[in-house]
Amino acid sequence: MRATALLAPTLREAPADAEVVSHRLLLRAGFIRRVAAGVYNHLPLSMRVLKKIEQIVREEMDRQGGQELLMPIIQPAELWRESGRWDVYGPELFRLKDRHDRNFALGPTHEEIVTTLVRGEVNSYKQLPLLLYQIQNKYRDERRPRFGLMRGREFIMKDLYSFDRDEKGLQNSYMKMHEAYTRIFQRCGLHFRPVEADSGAIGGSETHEFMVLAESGEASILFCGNESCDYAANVERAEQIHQPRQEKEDMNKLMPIETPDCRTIEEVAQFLDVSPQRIIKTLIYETDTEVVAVLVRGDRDVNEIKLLNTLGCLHLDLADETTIKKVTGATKGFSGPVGLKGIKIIADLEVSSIANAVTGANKDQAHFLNVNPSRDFSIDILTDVRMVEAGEPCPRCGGELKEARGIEVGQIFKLGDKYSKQLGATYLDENGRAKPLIMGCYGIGVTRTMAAAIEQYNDEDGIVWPAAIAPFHVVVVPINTKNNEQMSLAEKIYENLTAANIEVVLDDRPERAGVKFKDADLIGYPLRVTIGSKAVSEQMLEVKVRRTGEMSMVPVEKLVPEVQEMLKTL
RNA sequence: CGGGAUGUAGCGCAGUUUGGCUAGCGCGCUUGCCUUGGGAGCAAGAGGCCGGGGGUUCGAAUCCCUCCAUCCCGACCA
Repeated sequence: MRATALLAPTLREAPADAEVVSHRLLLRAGFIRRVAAGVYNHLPLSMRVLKKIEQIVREEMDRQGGQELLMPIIQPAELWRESGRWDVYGPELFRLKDRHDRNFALGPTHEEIVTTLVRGEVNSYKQLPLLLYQIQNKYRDERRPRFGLMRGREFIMKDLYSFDRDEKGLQNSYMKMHEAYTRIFQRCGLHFRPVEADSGAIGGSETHEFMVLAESGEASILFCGNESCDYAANVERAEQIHQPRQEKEDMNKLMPIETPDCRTIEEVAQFLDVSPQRIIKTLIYETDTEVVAVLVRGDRDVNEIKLLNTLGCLHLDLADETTIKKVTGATKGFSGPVGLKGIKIIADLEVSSIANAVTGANKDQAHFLNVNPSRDFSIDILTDVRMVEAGEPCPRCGGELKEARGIEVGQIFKLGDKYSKQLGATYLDENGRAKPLIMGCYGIGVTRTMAAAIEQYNDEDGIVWPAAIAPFHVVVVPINTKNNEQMSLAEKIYENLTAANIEVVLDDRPERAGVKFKDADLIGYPLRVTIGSKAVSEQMLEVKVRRTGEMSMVPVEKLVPEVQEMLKTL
């Protein structure tokens, strides 16, 4: 490819509305252009990277026995009604009507379509297991698209669905995908980590997310610092180990106390001179169906995902002032479990072992001292509902948990029979009995993986692509395009590299060297071959490694093997 | 969806407070000369419904109303 023919419009300055580094660099380096919020044009450089990622994904899916197909983006509402998700999915589902006023959705995922397909075509256990996948545009009307490709409304995703006869088969398919994902992200040259995750609204038992580690990641993950332990989990999911208190403390007499204007844990702790660990924080939550009180230790935060799962509801919100007043009788900041009537009390495990605690008194400007669980109030549900923090013990081995940030680029789910039952997708076993197919689903965000790679690999000059997913391997830069000797040498090298199946850009633009160097760094070609006057006179080429800045001099005739060698390490 | 902000040339911005004459600057773009190892220099150009609509006014990029778009924080997120 010649740079004069390549549509790669680089920008010296990034558009002001680009915030995260991958977004800025994708715009500046001429990979993408915005069309609408969360919707982008992918220019040739971007397209090449996406194709490379897709190809790696494809090869690894095929290796595990996956079969590629293509399912529609436009899906009839009937299918979504049948699965029940037309109503449940909410405003995130892009909806449209055709000229006959029939409802359709733009697919955010394809469980309905694929399950229906298999329902019609698969009847026997002899046809199982079946692994079907596609690489397709997906649509989610995000409330707040942001961060460029990281959270778009239109994006490319690989989704595979597994169909097995039983849990054992599903486990097998799940392990296959776990392995495939590990290989995929390794081959992409990314630092990543599979973590235990919450299965969310999609349901199902077991699920892992594959996180590319990057400071800018939206997800917070905890992992065991112990070398031999591979526990890692999304904070949403990370379990606590509850260690009940060793020493017994005598229970003192319950005592009300005036606490003027002490509404936050901090204010109460300071005013009463007690540590936040001795305070029981009481939060009033509202679900679709009820109002509940949630108790955690003063220095802890409620994990709303765990709470959601505990309550088995779909939505959850902190109650507003009016509701708080109604259920507790006091304003916000003075809620407590003592004497609280009519609503369910859910307490975190730790709460049960706080003795002589401080809580709100359900009366304005007042708290209680010496509150003791079970003596002074009863707990309806005692379970793990709090956020686990770095520094706490690992639930597997007791080692110390460490924290990192990650970008979720893939997730694998065990779905079980959730969709097959709902949609009536069954097979006949050896005894001629109809059984629901046992399903799993497995996604990889292709566009997001590209953005994540940039988040992980960039410097002040631009993108630093891992060679496996770089849009091109090498850029050949003649310093002076008017110098015929330099140009013909550059042409020759361009041809030699191309003939060896190396992807090359010849920067034949009549620009000054500085401009071409800046663009080369910005676009992130793993290798740069510079051709100046010395290259011509001495037949020695300067090869620069983008990642390290390292330069080496290579004789013209050895360039191809040398480049091939270097690419293997990048 | 709640809070905040911004919309002026392809990109980055000034001008808006205090209405005024031909709407500016840098980068980029076009042509020519010159230059050629880290975003050179000189010269000449092209490029604007000042986000849309409505209003106030002799006069609106500037004031008022309204709609739209975009970004940030939060909530949300198979």
